[in-house]
Amino acid sequence: MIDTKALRQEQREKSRLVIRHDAFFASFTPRFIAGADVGFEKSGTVTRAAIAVLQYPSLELVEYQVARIDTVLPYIPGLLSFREYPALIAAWQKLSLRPDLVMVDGQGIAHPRRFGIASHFGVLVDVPTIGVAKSRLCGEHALVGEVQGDRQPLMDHGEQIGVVLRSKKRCNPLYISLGHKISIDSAVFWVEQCMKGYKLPEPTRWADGIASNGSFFKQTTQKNL
DNA sequence: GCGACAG
DNA sequence: ATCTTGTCGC
Repeated sequence: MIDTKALRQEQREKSRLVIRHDAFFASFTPRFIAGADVGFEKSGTVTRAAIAVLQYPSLELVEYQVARIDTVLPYIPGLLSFREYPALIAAWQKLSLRPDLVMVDGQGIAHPRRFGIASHFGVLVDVPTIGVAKSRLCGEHALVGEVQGDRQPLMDHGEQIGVVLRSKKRCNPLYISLGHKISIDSAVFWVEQCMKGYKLPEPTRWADGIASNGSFFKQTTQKNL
């Protein structure tokens, strides 16, 4: 049986290690920004993680790695990170480059115990991370405007835990939250700097394509690798 | 007790 | 997350 009680307690303890301010980007520009995503195969028995590294500001793909491992845990709301971080770590260790910033598919501190996958991964590998989720896990927010760029703070018990951003017109908004070693304002800023007219920022879009769509490569004109 | 619930 | 092409709407 899964000791969910212990896992939640571990999240509460490790969440104290999350650094909620800019630790590296206050005064300079990142050179490599990565996107990370996780998918499943074989009826969910195999977990596949993909990390795509883009050069900034060109936003061109310079490297990507994929790792597959046996699935270690089923999906349990609030405990997603324990299910996905092992594969992410495996893909991370395959990289020859060291990204300056990583955008992770999922929540950062916009989590019941302020320790979503983006924060968990960021703390484990000690790298600045941003949580870029496609839906809400917790918190409340006012309706977001329809115009691209419109946003609303994501609040939980009087505390701002993220920003709900309309990254593209007629698309559901993105839930942005700080993962580790970055402020919420910088997190949103960098996500917007990586936008190219799609719902998802380029790093996440590439990781998504690599982790899920095999047709993503064929249809996307790109050099390298 | 009931509803919500990242991927 | 995953099963999956074409199709409706702006």
